Amino acid sequence: MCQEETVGQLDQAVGYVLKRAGVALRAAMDVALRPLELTVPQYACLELLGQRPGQSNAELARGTFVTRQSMNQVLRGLQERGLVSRPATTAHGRALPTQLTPHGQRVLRTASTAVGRVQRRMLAPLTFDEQQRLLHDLATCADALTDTTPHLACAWPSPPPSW
Amino acid sequence: MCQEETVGQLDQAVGYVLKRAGVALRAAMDVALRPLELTVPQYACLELLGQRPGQSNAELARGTFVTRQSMNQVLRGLQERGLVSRPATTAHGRALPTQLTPHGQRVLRTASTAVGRVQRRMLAPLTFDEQQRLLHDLATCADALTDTTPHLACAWPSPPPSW
DNA sequence: CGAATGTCAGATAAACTGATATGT
DNA sequence: CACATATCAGTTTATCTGACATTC
Repeated sequence: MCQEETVGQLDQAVGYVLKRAGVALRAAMDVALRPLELTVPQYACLELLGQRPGQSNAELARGTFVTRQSMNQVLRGLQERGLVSRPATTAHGRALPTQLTPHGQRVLRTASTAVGRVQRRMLAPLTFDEQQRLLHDLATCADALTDTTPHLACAWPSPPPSW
Repeated sequence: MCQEETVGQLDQAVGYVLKRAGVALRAAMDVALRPLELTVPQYACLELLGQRPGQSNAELARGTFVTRQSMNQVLRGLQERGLVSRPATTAHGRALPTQLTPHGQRVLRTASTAVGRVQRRMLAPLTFDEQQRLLHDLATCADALTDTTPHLACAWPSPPPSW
């Protein structure tokens, strides 16, 4: 009723439900990735590289909604473990294109399977159509907020092309 | 096709979309709450207390999906600023029922309005029915994961009664 | 120059685990 | 005793901001 004034009942609040779902997914992913000694941000980076090889640190940062500095740390960790490689220098520009190493590709495949299981478990109660609708509507909401929050609108200048 | 093996395209991954929506909402809430000098966890605690006054630290922790220790810090901050109050002792048991102070109630009203604006902005592209469906399906997914992740199933023994 | 990038350094926020004490 | 609670202390993780050099 007085939706104009407050957020209403908690279980009707987007924030509450989003937080709940996020925490549950994050925890389940932690469990699934622990055997591989991968953190969720590390996995996200590998996944991104698997789908779009050769991305620079800055591009990866935008793709996972964190700062360059944060992604830099993630990359350093992955590089030390030999999961990704980057040229020390480049002929043109400053961007250093990152690649999965063969070992990185193997780890990614395992991780991706494990995470896939988690995601399917999460979506299991919904029909395929309901799943599609959920993902679509969620993306729409994210867009709506991003477009109407000034400081966010310019935070990710060029949203990753094909997404 | 090989959905049995990987998570598929990123923009079709629950995790990706959830992260994206979560980051966008969190950032927008930060902006909305900054004038009130409230963090998101602090706001969440106030909101919970507004709807279910007298909850103990442990209950609030369960209600916001964090540990007692984390909630304890939040409560200490809110208490120092005079937004909530708790008896120093109790006649029976250890649980200290927390209450919003009059000032806390005023701050919560303002915060709730600001956050409500953010949430409505986020949901604006969807019809009312679509919003309801989104919230419902999201909750269903969270339940599915929580039920099937052993360590999570027991993390929140008694899910907050009415939710 | 301005803009994007990479990276170093330090700071912070928000969560965690572990341990201890109290109360039923 | 088992169990839930409160709370102290230390730690970790994932962020962030600031600064500076490099390259177009």
